[in-house]
Amino acid sequence: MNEKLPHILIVDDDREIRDLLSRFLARHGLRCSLAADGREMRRQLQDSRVDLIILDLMLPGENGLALCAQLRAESQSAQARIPIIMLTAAGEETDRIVGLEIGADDYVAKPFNPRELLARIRAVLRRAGTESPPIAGGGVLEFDRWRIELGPRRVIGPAGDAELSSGEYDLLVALAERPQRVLSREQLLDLTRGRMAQPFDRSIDVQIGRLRRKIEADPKDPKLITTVRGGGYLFAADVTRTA
Amino acid sequence: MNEKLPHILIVDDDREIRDLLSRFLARHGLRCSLAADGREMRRQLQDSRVDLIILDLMLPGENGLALCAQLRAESQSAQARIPIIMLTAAGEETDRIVGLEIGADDYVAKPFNPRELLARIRAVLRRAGTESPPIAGGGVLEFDRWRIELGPRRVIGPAGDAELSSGEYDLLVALAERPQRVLSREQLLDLTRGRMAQPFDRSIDVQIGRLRRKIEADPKDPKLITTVRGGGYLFAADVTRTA
DNA sequence: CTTGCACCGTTACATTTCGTTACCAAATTC
DNA sequence: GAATTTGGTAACGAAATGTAACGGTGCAAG
Repeated sequence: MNEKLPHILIVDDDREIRDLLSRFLARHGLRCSLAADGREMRRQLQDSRVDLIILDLMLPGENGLALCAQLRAESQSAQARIPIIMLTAAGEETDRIVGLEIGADDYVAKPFNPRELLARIRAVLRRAGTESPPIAGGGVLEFDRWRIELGPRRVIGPAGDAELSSGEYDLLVALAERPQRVLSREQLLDLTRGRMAQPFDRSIDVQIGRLRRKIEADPKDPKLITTVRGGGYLFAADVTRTA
Repeated sequence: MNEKLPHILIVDDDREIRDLLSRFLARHGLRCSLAADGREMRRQLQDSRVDLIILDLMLPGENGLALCAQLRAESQSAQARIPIIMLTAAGEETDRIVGLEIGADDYVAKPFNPRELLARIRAVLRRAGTESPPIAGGGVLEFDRWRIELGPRRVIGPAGDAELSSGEYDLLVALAERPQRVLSREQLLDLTRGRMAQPFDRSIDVQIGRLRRKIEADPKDPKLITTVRGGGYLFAADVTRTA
């Protein structure tokens, strides 16, 4: 019921490797998403919560190392620091070392033994779970006459502090970080609870209702969080982000 | 005074490897001690604080794997968990994996490239946070209109001295040293009591409640220590640290 | 040694939050 | 307009959190 599997994002341009690997990992209790290049990776990171990235060093377009460094640099952005395991072709000795120094959590040389990769994934996930993440994610989101302070998890509206519950806060942040975009119930469930939807899951609808009652001027005629019939929900306000 | 260099303990029965490695590491800003077997390793661990152990898989007498597992088992009760990097002869595929699963933080295959080993040592030390045991005496933490003097373990609030018990003080410091981050009950229990959580352990909840009554303006509506449902607790104020 | 006290973990119960279900209304399809 | 699908929401129960009360432990004074 509470499907809370770790979510792995595989970034590799070789379609065969992607598919083999994802099937293997899925068989061992991990949820996988796939991306062929940096652009797809970014989209996936926007759309769902990812627990670990497996990143190929050699990618068409952007280089894997560059992507890794970039991810580390923007660690204050949307999600907290996501662990990275680098995949390297054999013999790229120098690159391996640079990879570790740049901030990958581990690397595995191709051709790799799937069982070994799995063990490393588990090790990295275990560490990430125990270790306190370096930065939670400071910053401030502002829209309309509202202000979300991501550090203290505080929401301030026209009438002062909005008393949101934990779940309502998480939902609002998931929406406000992706304004003007339709987010499906599955995505919202994944982003806020790290959970998969059950057959007739209405929990997001209910939570949206509760949130609207607290932040919409007229909850019966919502202007901030609008419904997209058959699609999901959309955050309609302009959001500006400040450090 | 002197910047504390990370202290590496090399456990290997091959004298040449020990010496080469220690000279190389010393040249790169690490302090090394040497041990030829499990017995010597134990003695070194008794005599000095070690930040990381490099452990050969094949040792005369006790096996490296056994030593590693043993260290991991002890570390629960005794001192802080010391990171371990395993050295394996080439081709011991299975053992490597078992090593990772048993609790080694990384492994390097022999013959190894010293520069790679160094990179891995740095990575592991960085992850472990070499200066993690915050026994550091001095210092002052300030937030809102409060002031924690870490030396005399004194907490001064708007109404003068807050009379916190020792446990409440430890909990407050654990939180205030990691502001704006969600800390799980397990982490807090580990940080303040150094013990593991039991099945239905509510001691942190109770202690949080007691602390709130003493430092929150309105304990019913806590602003400093907020609850993150399903996650733990979060210290919401801005904390500045002074020497 | 006994007494008193402060502290802390445990337990039990109160309260809050959230997911589920059920039912109704609105939108869409036929 | 009727039937069907989709979303809104009240109400209920389960789970997480808040908290009062109790009792064990350790320590210091007597």
